[in-house]
Amino acid sequence: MSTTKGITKRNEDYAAWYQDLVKKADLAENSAVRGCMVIKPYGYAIWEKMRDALDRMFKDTGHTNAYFPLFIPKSYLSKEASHVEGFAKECAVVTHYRLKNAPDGNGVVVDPEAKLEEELIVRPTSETVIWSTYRNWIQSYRDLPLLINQWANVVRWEMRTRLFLRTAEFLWQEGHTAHATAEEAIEETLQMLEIYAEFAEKYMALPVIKGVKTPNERFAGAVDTYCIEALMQDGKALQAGTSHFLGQNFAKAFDVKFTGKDGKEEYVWGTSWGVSTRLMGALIMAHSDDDGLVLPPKLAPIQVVIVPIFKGEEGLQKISQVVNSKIIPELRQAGLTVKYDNRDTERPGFKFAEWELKGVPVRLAIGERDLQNQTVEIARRDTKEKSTVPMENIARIIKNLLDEIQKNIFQKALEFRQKHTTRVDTWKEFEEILLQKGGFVEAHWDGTTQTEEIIKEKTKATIRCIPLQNPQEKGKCILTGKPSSQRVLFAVAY
RNA sequence: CGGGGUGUAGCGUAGCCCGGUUAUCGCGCCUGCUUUGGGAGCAGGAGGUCGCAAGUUCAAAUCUUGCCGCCCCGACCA
Repeated sequence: MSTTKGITKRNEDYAAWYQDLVKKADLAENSAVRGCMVIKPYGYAIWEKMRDALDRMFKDTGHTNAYFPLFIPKSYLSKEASHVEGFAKECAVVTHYRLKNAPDGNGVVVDPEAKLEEELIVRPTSETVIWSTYRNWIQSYRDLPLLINQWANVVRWEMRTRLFLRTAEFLWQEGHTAHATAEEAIEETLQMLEIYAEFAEKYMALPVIKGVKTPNERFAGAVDTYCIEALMQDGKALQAGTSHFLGQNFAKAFDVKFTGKDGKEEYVWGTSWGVSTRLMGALIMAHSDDDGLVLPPKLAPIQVVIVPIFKGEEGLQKISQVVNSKIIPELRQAGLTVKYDNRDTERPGFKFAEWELKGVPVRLAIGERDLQNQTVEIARRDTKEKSTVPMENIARIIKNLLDEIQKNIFQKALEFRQKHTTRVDTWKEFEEILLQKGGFVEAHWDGTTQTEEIIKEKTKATIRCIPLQNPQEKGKCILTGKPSSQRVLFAVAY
């Protein structure tokens, strides 16, 4: 298998390419516990940028953060019937609270004396603990709406895991809101979907399709599940975020009622919404290439790296003088994150390759020649183009370039998605497109779960969503030929 | 959990079929010198329970059995 920089080529083995990238770019690695990962500083820095941007958007729409416990009494989970069914199979369970020295002197064993009266589950999501708490917080319409978010880790004991895309433990954000009316809760659900879409497109440069899930793909316990769906470079779809209208399901399960203005008691209406470290996977797979990561400037921990080209210690000092006194202050002043790679242990070519691997959007190289001409060499990661520009106004030039890169990678991803979205009207075409081209397939569906299941069995493709504002159009289901009123979006998904 | 693949130094590997000195090579690492506008060169050096366990044998990286990890495909899922 051929590689550049030790990375498998994308078109030879996409899965291997992805893994190589995660490891070589220092984003994450596998841990001693199967299915769990260590998020390394560089990977975590990207996540922090995502988190900060999202957190700001949540706060701007009136949400506040809180923290609910990791452990959930086992009995809570079973209060909402479809919720248990959805999560029971992948829960980690705490049964004991103490260890003791092994009788044979070899290490420690679980102390059978220390069995928990009620077993605890490690949260796979927090609806149950949160709604059991909301019960005490909500009495009157004056207590509503309750708009809370939490940043937390959750555990879902998955059989097959992949770094970032699916891990047993992952980091995420889960919003849980309570409202007096269904309309308001639905509005909240859609608002958060909108925020996710905006975040994906503006920050991640990732075009997404907003839609609603079919009953089959709905969150366990929700009335409606909305989602944003993105397309990866291998033609597979990835659910990048979900927002659920919970109706009164959890309010009823946990007996959360409020008294309205009219003095009548009613169950509250709920929503929940989340995005996870899976977004890291989406980010990587959407933009990167055979040379490594390509990061959108708005999420890059380092936006500009400066590489000095020098001979001898004196040469480095001469360049550093200019870089430290003029270039870096100017760039920082402009609000840019800058890294000056003045290591004298690596050569320039090595540094170029390394920072490309890490996806830094813009690289400046400055050598003796530039000092004389008052110029810098500027290289962009997305297109690999290089040019020499005057040192004067460098901050403005880079700022503009970063904006352009942000737009360009979005545009590229959008064009890719457009090219890989196909309308089909026959079963034969449907199968062929999925097999040969991949991507999203717009096709008619008769609206039944049964048909959806058969299609999945035959092609591995699932209905990713029914797009919002989907044009209504009479047609026939590609599988059964039954009448259909609209096309839905199919794809093989992560 | 089912099918397939794989496990030898931090990483990638040769050796295994056909058992036999001190386990091969490359990258990386350390020291020194020379280098520095696209992954440097030379010289020297360090680094190994051959995934784990049991068995066969005078002798096991190599053969047998069991177990474990990882990767891919399936069922499940964000």
